[in-house]
Amino acid sequence: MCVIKIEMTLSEENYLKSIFHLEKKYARGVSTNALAEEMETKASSVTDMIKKLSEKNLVNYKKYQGVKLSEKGNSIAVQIIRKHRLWEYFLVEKLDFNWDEVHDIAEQLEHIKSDELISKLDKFLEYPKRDPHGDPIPDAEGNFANLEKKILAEFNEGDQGICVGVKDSSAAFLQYLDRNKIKLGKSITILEKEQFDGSMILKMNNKELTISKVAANNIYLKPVALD
Amino acid sequence: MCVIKIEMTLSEENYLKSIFHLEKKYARGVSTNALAEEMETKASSVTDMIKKLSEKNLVNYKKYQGVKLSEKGNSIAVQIIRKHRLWEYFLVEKLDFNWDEVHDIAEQLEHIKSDELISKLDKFLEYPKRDPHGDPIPDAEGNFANLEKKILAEFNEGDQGICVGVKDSSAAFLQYLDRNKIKLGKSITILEKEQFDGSMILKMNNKELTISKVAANNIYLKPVALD
DNA sequence: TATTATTTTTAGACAAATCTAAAAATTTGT
DNA sequence: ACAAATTTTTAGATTTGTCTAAAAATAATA
Repeated sequence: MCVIKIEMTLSEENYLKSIFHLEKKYARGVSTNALAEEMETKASSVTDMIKKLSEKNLVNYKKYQGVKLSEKGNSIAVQIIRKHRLWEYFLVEKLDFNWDEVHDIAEQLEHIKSDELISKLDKFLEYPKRDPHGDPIPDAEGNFANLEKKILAEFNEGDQGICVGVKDSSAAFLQYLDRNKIKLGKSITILEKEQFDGSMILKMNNKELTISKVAANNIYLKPVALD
Repeated sequence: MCVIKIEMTLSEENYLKSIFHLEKKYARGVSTNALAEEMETKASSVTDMIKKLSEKNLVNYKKYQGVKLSEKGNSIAVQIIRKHRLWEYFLVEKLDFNWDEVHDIAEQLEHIKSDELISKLDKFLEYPKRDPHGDPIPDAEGNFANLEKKILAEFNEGDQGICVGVKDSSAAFLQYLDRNKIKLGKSITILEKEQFDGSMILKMNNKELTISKVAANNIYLKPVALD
């Protein structure tokens, strides 16, 4: 059980979080440029910060080879993500924010330093398993409960599923979903899939709805077995 | 209606808040040294920051003359105090923290930037009027509802009052109050007042309790008219 | 493979907030 | 009122995180 508390600056925390997210896409190491783009900064700044994180053994780094999180770095990143998602849940469920409004505020709240706070917030919220966008909230030990989910665009005609998450959490996309009454938990059946452009005709709320391939690529469904 | 948003750093906000609190004590201007002590920093650092705040017209400053908040500076300070106290209320009432544990966390939360967040938090908490230590929470316009209150040490034998606040909010004092079952809202009658050392014998919860002058100087009561 | 293009790192500079040490202004005490 | 003590300010340095511009390493291409 590692109880060593490491002093982290806001900037360091944000770097770790970005590396964590980019590792999903670049499993063999996150490049300086990719990180610079994600952090909206310059490559030279990234190199500087990576050196610092490497000094602290939070990332594994060899010049020109990209970075990966160390075990310690990973667990810090996961705790930041836990905080972010718990706060998002709080903002939507308790303070009545819409799901497209919470990201920037949670981005600030995730850096508040207090383990007790997060543990009490978690309890107050009754240990939610996923945030308002369907992303899993890791528990205090850093374990993600991973729900079975597939991208809507990969479903076929006749398939059915429950909307469980979104890939794109931008306000624009979330507002598009709101306008079309697509919410987490909704049951969706694929009526038709257009080969030409990948658009889909869905049945939801007993109504038909056509969505583009772009949209379908950003919605996660949990498949429902039809027997 | 002033809707100009001023970019404030964490440090600037903390200085404004400290100046606000010290103005209560030093009405004719807060000295560099007093501010340095409050901020736990050096006088030279204070001078630098005061210049910066003065540039931004948040304080009125003439060399060697101490500082006062400008109207703008005052209203920013009040909003920070509003945030601090609302978060303290949240931590105690919703997350079940004890009143001696919330200060440091609220100190961080008070710097989260989002008017919408505070307005929704206020609503969620049902517009509380005072924080867990009895200090008034200013409303969105910055108005403090000021409750009638007097220091317990100034009461005389036979007087009665309701505990409405504490002057010293240190964990040590709050824990002392907890141990002696002194809470906000409790009715207290002064049975005896020792001239020699200013200690008092009180009746509370139908029991007798002796407290020192030091303690009595840090408890606020709202006087109850006895007829 | 040699050359070009791209990526990454280094070197040097800057702004914010702090510090120490010394100078300047103000206040105090006799 | 004048010297001593105190307070406040200035000057110059440091740290953190960033930047630009140039050099170095790697990757792509003819």
